[in-house]
Amino acid sequence: MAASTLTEVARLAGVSPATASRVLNGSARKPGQDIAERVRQAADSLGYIPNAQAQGLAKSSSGLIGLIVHDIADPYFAAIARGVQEAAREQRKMVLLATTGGAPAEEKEAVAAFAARRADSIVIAGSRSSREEDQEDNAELAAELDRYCRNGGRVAVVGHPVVGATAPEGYHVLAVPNQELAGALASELAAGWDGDFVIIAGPEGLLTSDDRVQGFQDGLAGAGRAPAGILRTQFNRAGGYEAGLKLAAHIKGEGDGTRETGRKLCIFAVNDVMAIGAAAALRAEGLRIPRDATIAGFDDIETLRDFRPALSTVRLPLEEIGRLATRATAPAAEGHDSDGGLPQPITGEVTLRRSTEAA
Amino acid sequence: MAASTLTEVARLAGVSPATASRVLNGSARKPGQDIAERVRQAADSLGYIPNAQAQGLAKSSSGLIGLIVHDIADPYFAAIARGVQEAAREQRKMVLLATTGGAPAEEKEAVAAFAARRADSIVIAGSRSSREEDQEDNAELAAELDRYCRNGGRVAVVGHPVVGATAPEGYHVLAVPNQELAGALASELAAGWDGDFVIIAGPEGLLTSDDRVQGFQDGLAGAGRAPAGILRTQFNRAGGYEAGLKLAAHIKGEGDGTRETGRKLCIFAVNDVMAIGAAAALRAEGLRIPRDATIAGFDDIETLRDFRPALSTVRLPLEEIGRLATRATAPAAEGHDSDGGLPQPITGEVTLRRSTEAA
DNA sequence: AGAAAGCGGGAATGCGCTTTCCCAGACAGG
DNA sequence: CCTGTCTGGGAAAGCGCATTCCCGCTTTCT
Repeated sequence: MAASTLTEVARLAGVSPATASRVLNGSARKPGQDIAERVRQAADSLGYIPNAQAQGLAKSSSGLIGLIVHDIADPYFAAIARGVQEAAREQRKMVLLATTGGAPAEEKEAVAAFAARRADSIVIAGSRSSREEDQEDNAELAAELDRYCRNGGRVAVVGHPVVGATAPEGYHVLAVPNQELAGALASELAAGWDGDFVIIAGPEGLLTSDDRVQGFQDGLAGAGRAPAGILRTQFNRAGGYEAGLKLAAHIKGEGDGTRETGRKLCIFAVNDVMAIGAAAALRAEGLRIPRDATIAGFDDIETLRDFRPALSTVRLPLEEIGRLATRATAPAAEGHDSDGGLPQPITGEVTLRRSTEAA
Repeated sequence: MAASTLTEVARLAGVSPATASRVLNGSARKPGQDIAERVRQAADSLGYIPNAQAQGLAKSSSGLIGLIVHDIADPYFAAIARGVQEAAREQRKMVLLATTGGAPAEEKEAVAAFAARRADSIVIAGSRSSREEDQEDNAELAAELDRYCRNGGRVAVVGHPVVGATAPEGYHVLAVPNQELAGALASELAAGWDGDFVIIAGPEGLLTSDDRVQGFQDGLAGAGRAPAGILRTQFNRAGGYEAGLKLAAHIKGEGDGTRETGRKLCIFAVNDVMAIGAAAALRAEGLRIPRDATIAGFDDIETLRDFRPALSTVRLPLEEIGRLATRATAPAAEGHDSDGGLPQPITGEVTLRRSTEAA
């Protein structure tokens, strides 16, 4: 037994499909009371559920919002996803999820898939890459996005614009002040620490990571401090752990034979998850935080707030970011300003906690 | 400029739409080499993207998998979602996300929305409720699911079957041995602790919580121990924290004037997030784990593994659960056994760590 | 060599719904 | 009383694609 159709409902109610459509699925023209009632009864006596595909085809709009993340299980993206979901609900739309692991090629495919489904808008939450080897894929991604926009789609990307995307109508970038905040973190840290700094960064070319590194170095420079050493690794817990191991060796003075004794370090991991990984490694090596090393992260992931020692970090309104990005793609939101179009201002907050309290 | 259509491609290639369709979107009949090539060239010179809505309408199948969770930012659901996402990719489908906060009424709406979009299958990850006030909504949910299945939809629910859902074709339940595992945890805990036990549970009627509570009590009984006291609260970190506060008072002997001195406790929180909340509360009250109280959770949430003291818990293969549930809805997976249909066996593992090492 | 079978391609129909366009009747004004 | 303007309902034309027929052609078997 197939689902019942509008036509069946119409027949049962003794009206034309046109009329049935008008009463059941909001139209400008409102049929008379009596008729409306008859149709409505027929509809739910049949358990009628409109076929969204057909509706979409006819109206050419689907009520879908595409969301692109690296990994939905990463708490950073999960938090953003929650915001997106909320905003989607406000707009009475559903969200289509795509996880890409951050590969521009996969992101391009996701955009194409969203376009195929005629998603009304697309939110790209993943961080951009400017690496040499991603150049080509990025260009294709940009082209795909352009095409999508030109066909009336709206897209919002959080963080950086997609490399090479020329911005036609409906292309929004939600800037996240990674650099400024990292700078602010650095200066606050510098105020309470006069030893060396070291940064655990993601792979070069990962824009989010690069920004935070750059901002941190700037902040250090502003405080009259020497630039921090940089350890590049994966942008996840495993990377943080690995880097932590190396740093532990360094701190314990095993790093190179030249030093007799290790040196304390203030570590800045470009995101919380990496910071936690690094902290775990240090602990595994018998070092204590903040006694032997202090450490700070970035994002203020909710699930990690109970971590001990409490992690210094930069609070980012992740959920809000998801919400704003999604709202930016809502047709109504266009009202602001067609030109200029000042982007919503995202702000974060340096949050110093126990992990960076020098003993 | 609207997206180009199959007809346009066909015209450019000088063939009929039928032929173009056959070469571009996998069909049984394969047109000749030369023609195929011409069509393909025309297609990407036009940047043709098939309209999935139209395809869906024509084939009546959408390539969509609906996923229902309580909250995508909850690491438990995020982990499952990752598994679902993976399996979806295997099946070359996309996942539609719906978050419901656990309310049966919302879940019903989500199912209806998925049905409207003609989702090929639905995975329900949220825990079921058997509360009095949800009775009615549950019935409606069940009705909605039934209808969906009868129209050829396939659904998988993890944990418990939806209350009152009669199982027609295509209704799968992925059983999670919450009770057994909680029992196993209890007996292992009982082996190393001879004091009192207390359970921090979710609201009554939350089946997942109830199962774990029941299992734990059974395990205790099996070990010849008195049943644990039960503290009901919200099924999240806040609830855990609140309960933790109460327990702290109890342990410190402030609970009631009758006791001179507090008593140590072995706490079982029905999920990791609650356990972390409780632990945070105890610490805030100046108590130490495992010195003043030991504590165990359930789920073995990945992000929480670096928590100190390391949390004893029961490892659940969350990602695998998502994967299996999704695969269970794949048409091919029906092959197993139409009758009986032995459900995939999910297994967990009691994982004792530092948080329950009695001093 | 003639007929039957096979094969590659096109015309046409329909999936379920929205939306324009049209039409009959109601009503008001001249 | 006739004409002009509304108003509410129906007929029909797509939306973009898959698919069933159907047709003319080349093969293969007797």
